[in-house]
Amino acid sequence: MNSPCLRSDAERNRARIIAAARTVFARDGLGASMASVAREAEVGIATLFRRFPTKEELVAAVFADRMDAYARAVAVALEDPDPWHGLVGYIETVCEMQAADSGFADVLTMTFPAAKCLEDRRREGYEGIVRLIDRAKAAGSLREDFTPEDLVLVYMANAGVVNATGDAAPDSWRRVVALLIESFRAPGRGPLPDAPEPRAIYRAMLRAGQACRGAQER
Amino acid sequence: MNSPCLRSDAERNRARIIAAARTVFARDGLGASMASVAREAEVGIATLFRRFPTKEELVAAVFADRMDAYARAVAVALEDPDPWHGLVGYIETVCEMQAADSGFADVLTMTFPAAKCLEDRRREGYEGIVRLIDRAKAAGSLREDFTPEDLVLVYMANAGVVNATGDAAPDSWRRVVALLIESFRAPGRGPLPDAPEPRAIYRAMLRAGQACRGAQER
DNA sequence: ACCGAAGTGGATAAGCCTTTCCGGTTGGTA
DNA sequence: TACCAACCGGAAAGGCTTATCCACTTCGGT
Repeated sequence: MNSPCLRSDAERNRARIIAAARTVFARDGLGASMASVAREAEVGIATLFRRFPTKEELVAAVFADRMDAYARAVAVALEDPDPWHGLVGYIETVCEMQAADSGFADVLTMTFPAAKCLEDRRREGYEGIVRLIDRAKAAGSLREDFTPEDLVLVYMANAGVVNATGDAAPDSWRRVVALLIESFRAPGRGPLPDAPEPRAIYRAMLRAGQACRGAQER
Repeated sequence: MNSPCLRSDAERNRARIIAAARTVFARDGLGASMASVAREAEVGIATLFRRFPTKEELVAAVFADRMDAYARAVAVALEDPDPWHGLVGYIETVCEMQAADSGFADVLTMTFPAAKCLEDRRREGYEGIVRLIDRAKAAGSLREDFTPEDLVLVYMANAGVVNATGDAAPDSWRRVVALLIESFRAPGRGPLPDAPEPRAIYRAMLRAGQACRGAQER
C-alpha cells in the first residue's frame, strides 16, 4: 500500500501528515481545509499535495483503518452468542465511532465523495449487517419489519445529532440511540411507514457525495 | 414589518427575491449562495444585497412565517383533547416541515446563525413543548424520563436523515420518527442514558451556528 | 414633459477553498 | 567530499463565497 521507495524525510513527513489529518478531521470533520492539516503537521502545503494529490486520497489514507474497524465490528457482533446483544453492541460501537470522529461520520454517511477502497469496506459492512439482522430476527429479539436500511437511517440520524451537539453535549447521541434501539425490539408496538428501498438509500448517499464534491471542490 | 415607502418596482423585486429565496433555500438549504437566489429571482446581485444587507437578514425575512407556523403548531397540539395524540401530531408536523424545507431544518437546528426574531420563535416553541410534555406525562401516555431536550434531539436526528436522504428517498424520515415516537410511549422499557442539560444543548446549537458563519455549510 | 431621488445590475473587492509551480535545500550514495 | 535526484515550502492560480461600488435607468410627483 505504501510507496516502497520514499526518502527518509519524506516518509517522516508522510507520517506527520497522516497523524495531523487524523486529529484535524476527527475534530472538524471532512470540511476541514487542507491548509489546516498542513499547519497541524507543520509541513508546507505543497508537501501535503505532493504526497496526496487530492483531498480524497488523503481521506482514503486516513480512514482506511477506521473503515477496517467498521467492517471488523460486524464480524465481532456476529460472534456474540446472543444475537440481540450482538446487534445492540454493534450499533453502539458504530455510533460511538461516529461521535468520536466527525470525519468518520462524514465518510460513513458519504457527506464527502469516498474513495473506492473505503466504499468497499462500507459495502462489506452492509453485507454483514444483513446477516446480523437475520440472526436477530430468527432469535425473535428483533422486530420482523426491521430492514438493513433502518440501520443506515440510524447512522444518518446519529450523524445529525453528533454534528449539531458537537462537544457541548457530547453524550446526547447515546440517548437517541438508546431510544431507537428500544423501538427495534420485538415485537413492534405497531405498523411502521415503509422502509426506504436499498437502491434509493444508496443513490441518496451517492448524490449527497456528488453534491458535496461540486460545492467544496473546484 | 415591511418598509412603508418602497417604490413600486422595488417592492415588486423584494417580493420576487423572497419567493426565489423560499424556493432555493427549501431545495438546497441555507448553504445556497446569494448569487443563486438572485439568479432565481432574475434580479441583479446588488439589488438583493440592497434590500437584504446580509444573508442573515434574508434568511430572517424568508423564514419568519415558517417559524410562526412552528410556534403555532404547539398551540394547535395543546388544544388536542388527547395529550398523546397532540404530542405525536406535533412531532410529525415539525419533522414534516423539516423534510419539506431544508432551509427550515437548518434554521431549526441552528446550522446557520439565526436572527433575533427567529430565535424568539424558537424559544416560544420550546416553552410550549414543555407544557405539551408535562400534559402527556400527566395523562400517563409519555414515559416519565422524557425531557424537552429529547425533542430537540429528535429535530437534530431528523435533520440528519433528511439531509442525507434528500429527495432520493424522501419519506425515510417518517420511519425513523415513527420508531422514535414508539420509544417515547409510557412506560419506557428500561433506563436511558442521561438527557443533555438544556444549557448544553443551547450552547451546542449556538456554537454550531457560529462555526457555520466562519465556514461555509453544506 | 421634466427632474431628482430611488432603484438597478455588472464589475469588483476581500476572503475562503483546492491545487499547481518553481527556486532553494537536503538525503544518501560514490 | 561532491553530486543530483528527490524533497521542501511559500507564492500564486483559479474556483467558490459574501458583500460593496458606481455608472446608468426608471419611477412618480410637479
